[in-house]
Amino acid sequence: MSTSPFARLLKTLEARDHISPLEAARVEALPFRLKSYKRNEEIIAEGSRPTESCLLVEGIVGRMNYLQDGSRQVSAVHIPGDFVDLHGFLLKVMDHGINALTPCRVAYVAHPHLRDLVDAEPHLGRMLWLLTAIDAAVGRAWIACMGRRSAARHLAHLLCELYLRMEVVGLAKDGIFEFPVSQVDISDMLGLSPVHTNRVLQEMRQQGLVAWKGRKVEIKDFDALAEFGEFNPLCLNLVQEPR
Amino acid sequence: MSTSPFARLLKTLEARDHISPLEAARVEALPFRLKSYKRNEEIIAEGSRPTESCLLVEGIVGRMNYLQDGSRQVSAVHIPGDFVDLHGFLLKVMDHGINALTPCRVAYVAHPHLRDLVDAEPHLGRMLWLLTAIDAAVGRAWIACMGRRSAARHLAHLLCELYLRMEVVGLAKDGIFEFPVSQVDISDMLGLSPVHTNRVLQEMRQQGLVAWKGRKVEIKDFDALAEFGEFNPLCLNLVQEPR
DNA sequence: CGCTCGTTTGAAGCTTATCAAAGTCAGTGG
DNA sequence: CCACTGACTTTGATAAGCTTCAAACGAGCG
Repeated sequence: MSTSPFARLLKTLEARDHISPLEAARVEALPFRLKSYKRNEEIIAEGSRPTESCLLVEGIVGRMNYLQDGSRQVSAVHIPGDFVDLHGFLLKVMDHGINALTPCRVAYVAHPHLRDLVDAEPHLGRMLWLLTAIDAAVGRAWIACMGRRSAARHLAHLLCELYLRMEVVGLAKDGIFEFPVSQVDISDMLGLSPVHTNRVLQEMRQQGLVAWKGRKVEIKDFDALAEFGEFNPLCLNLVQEPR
Repeated sequence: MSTSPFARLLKTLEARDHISPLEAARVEALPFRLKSYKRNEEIIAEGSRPTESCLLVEGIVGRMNYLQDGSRQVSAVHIPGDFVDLHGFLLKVMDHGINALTPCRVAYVAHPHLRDLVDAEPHLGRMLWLLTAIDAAVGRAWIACMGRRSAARHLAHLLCELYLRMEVVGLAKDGIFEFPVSQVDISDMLGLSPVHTNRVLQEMRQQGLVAWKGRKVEIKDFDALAEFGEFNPLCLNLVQEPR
């Protein structure tokens, strides 16, 4: 079992295209520094200009959009293996924050090293570009959920998405994955009030669509949940193809 | 006045970083084929595997997510100069459709030519990557609007975003731009019912935040509208920086 | 044991959806 | 030139989904 901070990133890449041993070695050779965060700690601040991109090694993080009335919206969720702030070296200034939703471990890679990597290995460059494109595709699926689906279907969709992503990096199996975030955090992902989120969740538990007790989410019948949430796995691009 | 289909794309790029004459020439030299579409015509179908990426030359297009109940959600709006389906050569299969919201002209560029371009000109490659990253950033802003803002603020935000983007490519000036889409289309962008969209629009007209009659949107006081919609121009990355 | 954080419950109110129909306007054919 | 057509906007009435406020409950922890 590899303990490299890049192990899960490589799994994420390999789920979309073959990665040669040389390419994998190039990734593994990236210099990095590790850092840990407590739950609810800010990892990258809105308005900052990062000089490193952060790769999530352990834990769950969210992209946080803060509003003037004090409320907030999570605009993306990231899991281990996600290059959370990969595009930071293109976008320069953060228009949102990155927060630890659970205790986290993060590997920082300086932008110049990323730049060198994509220059030296064009295929890896395209694969990293692909990762940002997939993030965007997931975002569009979220928009469809927020605009046109009921709260329950939206939640179902989110759980299906997370399950498949977790499975790719070895963090989900047999319909079960750890997702130790509070219902308040969920409500900020769905754009709902905590009270309504709680009620929707109870209803889905009653209907047997999910069992969610404490840290663990259990999906008894993935197909049923996907059907209910109209989840289309296409947006995750989980097919090995030459890219 | 250039009539090249790439003229507005170059403006879009130059708003974010300096583009050398050589780079511009490389873009202008891309082989393409032009095609026109009528309003509401489908440009790229959900589930298809495009072998070309489409650059919007004229008109307005939307990314369409269709739901099982027959409703639909627009997950992104594109204006002339946008490389609508740039990431198509990475994502392979469309998980959503692209529709003409007004009569359109589109330039198709075959993926191999794009591939050659980004291989030969790494800086241009990064700039195209940047464009897809900006699309994603705009998508995240939409998510924040849908989740946590009122319908009126959401609409204000959308109009501010469109105004600035149009301005960059020379299609907006003095607070005015053409946006000849129906209120039904707007409601599919905002995730609202047409009836509610109409009422919100009337209210905003009454308050003097926008004058929208027929094809033309007029923003009398951009700062006031941006303040009301909590619009943060940061997500558009409209700053020339080395990328 | 009491404290703190998170979940759950209840009740009232507001935003937005839905259904149905009328009004408006540009374009078309008689 | 006028009536007709079809697409879009506007209005009204009612209902549903979700929010808000407030408080109780429960589990883990010092």
